[in-house]
Amino acid sequence: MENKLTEQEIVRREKAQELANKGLDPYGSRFDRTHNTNTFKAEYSSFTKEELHEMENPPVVKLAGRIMTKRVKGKAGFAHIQDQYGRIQIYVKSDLVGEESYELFDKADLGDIIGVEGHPMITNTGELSIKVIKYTHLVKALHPLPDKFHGLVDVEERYRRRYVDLIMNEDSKNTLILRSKIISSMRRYLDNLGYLEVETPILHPILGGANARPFITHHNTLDMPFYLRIAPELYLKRLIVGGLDCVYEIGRLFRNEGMDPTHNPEFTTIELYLAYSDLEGMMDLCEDLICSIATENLGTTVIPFGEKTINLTKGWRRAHMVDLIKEETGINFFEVPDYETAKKLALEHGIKVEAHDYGFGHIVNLFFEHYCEEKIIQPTFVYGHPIEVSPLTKKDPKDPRFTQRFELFIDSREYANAYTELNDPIDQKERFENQLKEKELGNDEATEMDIDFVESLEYGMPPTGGIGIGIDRLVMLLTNSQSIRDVLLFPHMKNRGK
RNA sequence: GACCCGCUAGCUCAGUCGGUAGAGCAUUUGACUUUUAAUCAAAGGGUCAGGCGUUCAAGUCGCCUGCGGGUCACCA
Repeated sequence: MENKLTEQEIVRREKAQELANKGLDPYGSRFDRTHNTNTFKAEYSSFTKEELHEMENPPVVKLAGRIMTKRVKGKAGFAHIQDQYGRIQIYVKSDLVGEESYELFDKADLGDIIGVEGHPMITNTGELSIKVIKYTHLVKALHPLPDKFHGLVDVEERYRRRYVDLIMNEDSKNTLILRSKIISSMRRYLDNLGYLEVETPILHPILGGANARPFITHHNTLDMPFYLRIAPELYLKRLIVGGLDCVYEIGRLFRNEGMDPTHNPEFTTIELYLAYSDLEGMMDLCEDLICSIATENLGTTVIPFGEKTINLTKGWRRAHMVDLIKEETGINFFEVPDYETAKKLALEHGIKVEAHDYGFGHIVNLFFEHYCEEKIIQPTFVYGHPIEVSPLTKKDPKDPRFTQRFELFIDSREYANAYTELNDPIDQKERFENQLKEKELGNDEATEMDIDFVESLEYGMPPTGGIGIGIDRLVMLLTNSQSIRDVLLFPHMKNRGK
């Protein structure tokens, strides 16, 4: 399998062997650090060169990291070592570490991992550094690092070898660290409000909670097929029936569909349910949650995104889908009387109507997608989705053709989807039946009947608001990333041919 | 799935009209005890993604395949 080794790789293997011959483990052992680059800089950056130089008992620090640059000048040299937090320069002098250790430093390659013990110092050029008194070679890197100046640029390699990307590209590292911090902020926000984080099954016997093509797998002992979940919704609502009044789940969903800069086959969402709330409650929560996360992690709610500036400051527009269509086309669907009239309008506007688009609401939805989505840049809650495309949502009591649902759009993309939850078991059963009808008409993403879920509603589910937020897209927005792959540690790639 | 673009040394990139493959970093050897893209001198390193074709001659032109990126379609 392994290709022929390059000259550099052979040399490094020989160097590893030389270390072993000296009794040094080329893949060394525990090294107790007193500082990392961050705590070291925090502790010593306020000192002057003279203060550090003239200390009678200079402090002794121990740090470890990967050699990223190296400048040897005869019997002394400099290097930068890098840990999770950044880089620090080390100054290694033969007089101080001894000739044997100095030779180890001299032979060390970029990419090797070392530990140093020494004193804080400031160089003639003013850089806070470590004057090494004890040098420990920890790990030999057999493979050379990319160009120290240009880093790893090739997109394919950055995704396939994310570890190299993390070593070489600070932007990638910062983005992926920020992802963790954003999710952590989200948990903290909800935990402070008393929400309970729960875990529901990922293997689902019945497809439900969203419209999407699933991954299908098989359990041997039960000898039955399972779907990887496309949404956790129906399980979380069972918990609301069960009396857990405010729950959320952060986790992976799986949809067997196309991949592009905003879609990955597995992606992360948060779904959240709050008993005795409703759609407006979810709008308020969503706005406050995202603003809090932005403020906590970026210090602002006005953020750059590609060529645009997105203003997340609270007070987002709330608009009915029908009103937005009217703004763009002049058509007022509140006054369109029936399906036939709506369909005629669609055909006049060159909108393709499929066999399973059999209802008035399907047409309304097609108009929205065709004319409105791309126009929405700043955060907008679009509410009032048609009943046909919202099988789990409570009807609008004033106009039962529409539901109490919203989607949050920013820069033409959907970020969140929320409902006043449908808690009428008889209505819910009919909605499922309509989904089955769509399936027969060729909508292979229609949901399946979940009779156990209907029965749970028969026990009584409190009036409830629920919301799902796409975390990958939110992280993209807050890190100004243009591809979902930039916010995934290990994006999926096709196997390389031989 | 369709179309467009890309693939040259470990990495980043040049490569003109089709005429024996280039640089910087990295590597090796030598010099250098405060450098920082260290510097100076010398050297080694290539299945030009893979294949087929056109041609006296292909990194370069054509076709096929692979992988990647983008756009569209799909994904409410």
